[in-house]
Amino acid sequence: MLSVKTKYGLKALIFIAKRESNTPVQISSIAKSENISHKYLESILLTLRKAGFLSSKKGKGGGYYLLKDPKQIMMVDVMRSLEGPIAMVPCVSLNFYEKCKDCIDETSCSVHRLMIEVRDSTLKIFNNKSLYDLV
Amino acid sequence: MLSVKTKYGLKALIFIAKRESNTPVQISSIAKSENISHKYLESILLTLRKAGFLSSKKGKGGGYYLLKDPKQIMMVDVMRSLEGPIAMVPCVSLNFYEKCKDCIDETSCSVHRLMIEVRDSTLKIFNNKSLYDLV
DNA sequence: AATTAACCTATATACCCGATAGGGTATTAA
DNA sequence: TTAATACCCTATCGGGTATATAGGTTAATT
Repeated sequence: MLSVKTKYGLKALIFIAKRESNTPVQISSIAKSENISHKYLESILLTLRKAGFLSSKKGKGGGYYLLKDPKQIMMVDVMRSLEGPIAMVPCVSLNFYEKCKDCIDETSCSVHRLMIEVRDSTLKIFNNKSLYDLV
Repeated sequence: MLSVKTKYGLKALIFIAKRESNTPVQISSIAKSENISHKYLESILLTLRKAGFLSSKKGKGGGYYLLKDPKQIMMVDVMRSLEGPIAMVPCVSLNFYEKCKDCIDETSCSVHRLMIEVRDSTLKIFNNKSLYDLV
């Protein structure tokens, strides 16, 4: 299941990308338009800024703006910073790998193999989908 | 993320299906071999029985056994009974649909469209994968 | 009748997510 | 220089959910 955090983050990115010019957008403006708690959105945008998708400007007339071209912002990267692993189990995650406690041999685990298949098919989508494609 | 419950359930099904004959397998036998808490596994197998994948036999020599041919047990059904929705968001779920609170128009929601794509690619795998394929 | 093993209900425990509080700091406009 | 604006950061809370356990009940076998 997609966390609310990720959903909000995606909506915020889309909202920012949809604007004609890349002028700063205030948090409150996004929060209002997308029905998101202001404070919670604040922390999400912070994550996106630290991940390098957004930058911000303080003071009057400040806000958040895209740091890269929407065509360069790939879903796979956004998902990983907001949601974490793409994979359904840590033992098949490329970026967040973790060994199963209960599993002795990964290569002989049927669940493992099945989840690799699912991971790859999902990756295929996220790898080829940019923010531009969503807007 | 796949819940531990689903993972255990899948492992149990695979364990049962791997046997030559379809004689009853005791919970403790599965629990021991797969490193799963006996009591927790008990409740999972109960779910699988109620879902129609397994049947059980009480008393000495009792246990759980497959009710259908492994080729007839599709992953999509197993996943839905153990994990619930296949989709990443309720608003694109076929069997567990729920409207978004924050979303006014589904058809114009970019997240919605993206998640439909992911759902379909995952469904494609689970629809065509049987327990037999895993074993 | 005794034993075995599934069945059922209830409860404990731990963890995580979404949300909020409350202040700090940088920038801008006047 | 001052006030207003808006981002920045840490801490914490409340509620829900997932995992796990406990203890007794029922049914089948020997």
